[in-house]
Amino acid sequence: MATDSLARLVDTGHRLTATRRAVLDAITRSPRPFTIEELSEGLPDIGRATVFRTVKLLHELDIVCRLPLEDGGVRYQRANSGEHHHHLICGGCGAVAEFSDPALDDAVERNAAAAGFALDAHSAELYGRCAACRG
Amino acid sequence: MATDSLARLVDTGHRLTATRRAVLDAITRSPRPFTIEELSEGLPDIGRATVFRTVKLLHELDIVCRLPLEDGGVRYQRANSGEHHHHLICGGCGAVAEFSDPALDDAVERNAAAAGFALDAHSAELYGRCAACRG
DNA sequence: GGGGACGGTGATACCTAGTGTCAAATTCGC
DNA sequence: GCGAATTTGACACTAGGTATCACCGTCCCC
Repeated sequence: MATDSLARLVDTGHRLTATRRAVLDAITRSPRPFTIEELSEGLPDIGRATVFRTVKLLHELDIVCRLPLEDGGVRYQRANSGEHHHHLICGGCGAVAEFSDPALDDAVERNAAAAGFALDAHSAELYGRCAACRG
Repeated sequence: MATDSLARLVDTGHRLTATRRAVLDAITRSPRPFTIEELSEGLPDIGRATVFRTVKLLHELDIVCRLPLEDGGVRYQRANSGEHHHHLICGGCGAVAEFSDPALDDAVERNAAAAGFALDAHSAELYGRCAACRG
């Protein structure tokens, strides 16, 4: 899986550096969604700007996904699938579940068409409490 | 409509000040979604922090809505309806259309239930080109 | 295996969006 | 008009992210 991501880097014309491996490793090891600051703390030998750049690059390659939180903050997470998906974000423990649903995407496309919009992209985030946090 | 918003302010226990009227006026006059910086430029006698505070308050009262843009930026817009809705955001001219769709909300709720989540809120933003910009 | 071109890196300064503090000003109920 | 409570403005500060630029490492070609 990490190998896969490294291949995707190279395939898209980027270089495979020790720094990028280290960042990707740290991301892969992270048990939960992380902020750049947290990631950067775990990689003291790598410059903050480089961590930002690397995460941005991995985001463009759909290797990590960006999670806009309810309070306006942002966290990142390794994408489980490289596919289009949406997020369920738990406000209790911060856990994130991915899901995809053709019915939801259909509704999105229908509304765009009804308004005369040519759709480029869309995002949908669901905020709540996961089963474990509901107690 | 502005009267309505002023009433909503008072009803929720806030004071009706000249500053708040001025900010709400400027928002109502804005023909398109605005940033706080733009709004603040148009209100040189009002402190930047106050503009932030006021917009935040109006957002909490559902008088303005927050538009997360595709590039990570944020703009604000006067809410046309006080109801739950989603946005279609044009990447060409920046125009924003509101829509609501029970089918979309159903899909959201179904997915939350399937994952065992108790849903608090959700957001959905659609990015594309409006009819006028497709030319 | 030894250059060299070029992409990647780190340090640093900077930027945008937004918040905390606190004294002074304003509002509103009486 | 008076006083309590809220709001305001100035300012300093924070978080998240980007621009710059000299230096370094990778990869390709010989």
